Amino acid sequence: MAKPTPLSGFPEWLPDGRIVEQQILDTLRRTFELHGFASIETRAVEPLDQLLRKGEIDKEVYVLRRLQAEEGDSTDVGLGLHFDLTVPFARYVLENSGKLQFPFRRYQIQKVWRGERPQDGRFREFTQADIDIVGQGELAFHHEVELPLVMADALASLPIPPIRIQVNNRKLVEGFYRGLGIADTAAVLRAVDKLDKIGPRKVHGSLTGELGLTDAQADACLALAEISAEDGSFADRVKALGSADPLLDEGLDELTRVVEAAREHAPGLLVADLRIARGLDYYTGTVYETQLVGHESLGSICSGGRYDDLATAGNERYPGVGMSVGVSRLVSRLVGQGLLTASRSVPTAVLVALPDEESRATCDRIASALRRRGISTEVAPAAQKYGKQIRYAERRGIPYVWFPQADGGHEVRDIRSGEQSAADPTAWTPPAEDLHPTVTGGS
RNA sequence: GUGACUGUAGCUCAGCUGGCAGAGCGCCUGGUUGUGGUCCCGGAGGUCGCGGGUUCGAGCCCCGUCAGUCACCCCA
Repeated sequence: MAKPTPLSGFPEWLPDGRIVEQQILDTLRRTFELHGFASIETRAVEPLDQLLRKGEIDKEVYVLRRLQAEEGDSTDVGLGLHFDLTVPFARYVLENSGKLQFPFRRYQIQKVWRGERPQDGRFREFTQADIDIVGQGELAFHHEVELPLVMADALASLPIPPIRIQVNNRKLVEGFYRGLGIADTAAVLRAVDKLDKIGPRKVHGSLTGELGLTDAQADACLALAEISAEDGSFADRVKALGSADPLLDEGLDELTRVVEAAREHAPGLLVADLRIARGLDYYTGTVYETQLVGHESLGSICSGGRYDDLATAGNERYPGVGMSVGVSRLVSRLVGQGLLTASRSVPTAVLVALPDEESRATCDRIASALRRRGISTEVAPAAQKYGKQIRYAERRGIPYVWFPQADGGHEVRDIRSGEQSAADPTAWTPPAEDLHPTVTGGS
């Protein structure tokens, strides 16, 4: 077989990168569980009509089809790989509503697929870590405050740069636009969302151009987008812009409550930013985006929001709020820039050196004795010169090499310091920090 | 899906007006009878992304194609 070429957008880490990723996943999982979220996993595919409920993503959904599917074969038509974990979760809730207890708190860590053109931090296959809370009929507002705080807790447990969560509210923005007499609020939202990229002049141009707003309307939209605050002070500034609508008042009230409550729990973490939009159109209230401080160009690493109508069947409504961490995006940046490194590329803590092939059984017994006490151990693959065997360990970052002695004794060497001393395989234990690979930040 | 740029050794790259395919790092051997990292000697490794064309001759020029990177779109 010819040498395969890498497929961009389908990231595969080397073992040390995977150690970093797994440690991140472990930490997220631990924190989510600490907050009482239960784990679920959903199938990789959903019916297309389910997947396409979130709007302009039809071009990005991968469809499932048998290679030799015959015409008229309906067994696998209409299935697509899931695009995120929120839509499958909504379907899961409806399907199992009789067996779940509400409000239902779940976390879900899985791969998702999007037919995008890959770029730095943007993939066609990537891992998301979601938390969501759904209620039956109603979902108390305080969960919209709780959720970003859980996420902040989870992300703060990782050895990564600080984060900043930006919050906005769909009701606020839509109410504001409506109060101005703007009909196509979604399109205006998308245009305003480009503010950071193309600047106010061009946004103003596209608002008054394609979207047909008046100068005054466009000015008001831009003025709204410029507003950001770490406390409730934004409300007066919004009101000063002159728009009025009941939905606007509702949104202002909600956003104020989120920001003020978060400020109390974690000052400086959360900021009201009235320009963030969120493309997914199922959000109906609070929306979140998260920046890694110093890596703003990476885009949001954790987003979500409130959705009232996603899981709805007949009279049954299950409003929810959720956030999703882009684990692959995070890992690719932090590993790629050397900001997170694993202390070694294998779990092995001890390599048992092999004096000669005849001693393999003896060495296996030594390894077993160490493993029985939870010490990850491997025996050298070949009875090479000890220099080679030490190098085998060194290349992999294995900190200790164990030397069986001819007289039946044992010595263990810390190959980082070169210190070597007598040891008993049934009693010797490495320092706790050497027991497993560690992930450290900074470089 | 649109556009720009880039494909030479495992990695980072050099390769002049078209004339024998190179360096550094990494990897392997050895430096006397098994304890690494430094140093020294030696060595392996390339259908120059792929296909076609022009030419006496193509890594270099032309066309196509595939892949990658970036931007747009959208988004974790």
